[in-house]
Amino acid sequence: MATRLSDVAARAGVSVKTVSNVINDYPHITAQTRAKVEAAIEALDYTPNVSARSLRKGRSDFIALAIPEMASPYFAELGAAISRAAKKRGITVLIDQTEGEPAAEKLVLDGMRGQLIDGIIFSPITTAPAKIELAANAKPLVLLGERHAGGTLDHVAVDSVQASFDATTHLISIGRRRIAAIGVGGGAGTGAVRRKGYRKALKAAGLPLDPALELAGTGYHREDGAAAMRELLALPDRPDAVFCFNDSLALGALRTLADAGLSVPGDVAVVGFDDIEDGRYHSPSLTTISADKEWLAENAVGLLLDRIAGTGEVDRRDLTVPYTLQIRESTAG
Amino acid sequence: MATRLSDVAARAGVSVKTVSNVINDYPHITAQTRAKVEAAIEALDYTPNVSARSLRKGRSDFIALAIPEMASPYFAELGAAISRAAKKRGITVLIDQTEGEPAAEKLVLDGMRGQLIDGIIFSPITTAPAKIELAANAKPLVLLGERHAGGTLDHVAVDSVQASFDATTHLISIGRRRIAAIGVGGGAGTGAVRRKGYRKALKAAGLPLDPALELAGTGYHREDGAAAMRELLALPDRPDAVFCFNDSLALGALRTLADAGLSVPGDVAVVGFDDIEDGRYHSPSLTTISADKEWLAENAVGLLLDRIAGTGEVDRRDLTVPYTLQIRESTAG
DNA sequence: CTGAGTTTTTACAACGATTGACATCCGCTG
DNA sequence: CAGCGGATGTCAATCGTTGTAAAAACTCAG
Repeated sequence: MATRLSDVAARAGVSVKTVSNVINDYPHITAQTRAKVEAAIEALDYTPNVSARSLRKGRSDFIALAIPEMASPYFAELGAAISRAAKKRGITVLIDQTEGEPAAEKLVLDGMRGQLIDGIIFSPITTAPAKIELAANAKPLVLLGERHAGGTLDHVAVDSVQASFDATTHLISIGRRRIAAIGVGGGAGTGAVRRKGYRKALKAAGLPLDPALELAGTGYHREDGAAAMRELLALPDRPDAVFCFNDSLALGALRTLADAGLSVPGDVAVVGFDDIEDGRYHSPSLTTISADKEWLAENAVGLLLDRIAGTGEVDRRDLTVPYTLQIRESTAG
Repeated sequence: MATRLSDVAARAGVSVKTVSNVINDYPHITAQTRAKVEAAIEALDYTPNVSARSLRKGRSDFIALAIPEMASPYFAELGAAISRAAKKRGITVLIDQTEGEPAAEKLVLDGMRGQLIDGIIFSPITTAPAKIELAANAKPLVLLGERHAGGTLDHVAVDSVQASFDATTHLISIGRRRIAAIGVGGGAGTGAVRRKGYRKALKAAGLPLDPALELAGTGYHREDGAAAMRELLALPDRPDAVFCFNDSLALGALRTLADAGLSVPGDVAVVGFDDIEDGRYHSPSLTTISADKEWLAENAVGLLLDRIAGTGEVDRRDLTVPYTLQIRESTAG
């Protein structure tokens, strides 16, 4: 059933070694031999046995992408982009849903998948930076998402502070004064970094910081955004704008606003972060920070492959994804 | 760097094979030996090498899920569900984006991934049923999506005809008379099957079938739905309801309706198909056919694993996913 | 204390591809 | 014609794990 290298060799009338040479682009091969071999490969529909090759070579051309959940739009789009970027280079991506569980993240980091994986692109939620550093000794690893101070790992991310600053400043520039933030979090994660940019923008504009306007929430889903928005509407003095730390939150918030019969951006302007497809087609369409996902994917994969191929001498690299503020209906009526 | 079976054996003071036996739950092992070995495994942090195991056993505990694109919400949710279902059984899912390209689909079907994969769950777009049948000789394969007449493969799908009938009938029951359909297609795919249910419902209600109300469109994305809706609105006699063959189309249509200043469901009622998350949080929320994705995932994985484990004697099975019609704001103002 | 019967453990050979050291065989050049 | 470089072939070893079959260790009856 499975065709082996030796089958190909037999059909082409050459030795196994020669076939292997052809496949691995060994330099000294006549065009004629190569043609014969390739014809045989074609005819027999031969595919090298990945297990055997990987066992022998110590490389599988598989990489893992560890994300919290693939059903959430941002990660789905990211996963798709990374898959594509990898496929272009002959690499297969294995997607791992950690669901934000520490156990799952740990599993990914430890010898994960029994040495099958050549490297990992990791978008962590729970795992502490220190732990990640540790695990990275085993496999090449590229980190996505917020920058971890003092890290030694390759890293690709948007400048979230600056982007959040821009988003908030945009709201200020259209005349808003009571600007809320949804998705605020502690530690060094997304929620903290984006808050930093948000606060900076308020300060720069001389606006007061009202703690009641900084909403945490349990997650980054629509329902969390919807719930947070309800809280905001219940305030005695409700905000005239909201900066949501991702688009899903923003879409949830928009839903609550619609239910409340408030107009967007008339009564409340809304800005998101990520530029997921849903936001573009939503009514009103969502103003958001749009990072170049293709760029991100290309570079994350590139970085990882360099690291896999490399001798380990290369310095740590830290790439910043270009972004733009997409102004749409939710702030520009 | 990589700890091997032999390292564990050395540390535990037993033979390599004994360690292997412990790992594979071979029956005859003293509790004492087992404990020793397990301690060593623990101490050395050993993980079996997947490649070697797969090479030897001919099984990898990897399966592939081939879908058109993982960034589209339905498939993202499906992928997540299947991943989860597989993980529960100790299986890893490799997701393959075919992007609807025949070449990619073919690649998936042929010896794909060099024998690494134990089986495939396939949600085809372009590949003709006959071709799939052919390829299935190589690897166990479970088909998702519309039923292919006379197939011999295991198959899991919603009864699309019945579901479409229900969706359309619902629109009729709320008093609509000019009901359009978006996403109509030829052949035996989704677009054709759902149209069948749609037409059946019209006929059952004694409503005329107006070809101008059956819109094809290039794809199943929001933009396609939006474009189709624009066409419908340009008609001299516009419809008072639309049945979209998936939720993305429906969300696109809703966008167009909002832009046109029409009320939903007041002027036009809208029904979708798939029950993706976006639809639930959209404003108005989307009435849709909700198939049980967890059920689908569990059963697709179960079927495939049976087939992989089995002797091949089992009869072909054809499962129908339970669904409900979720009535929401887009039809019930 | 022996031999049969049973349990527990081990030695060895695969699985398929790759690689390295060498041995050939070819046509050419000097 | 010696000698050289290019192109293939031979052979064996290796990657880490597991199936087969047989050896070793134990149990118990007699």
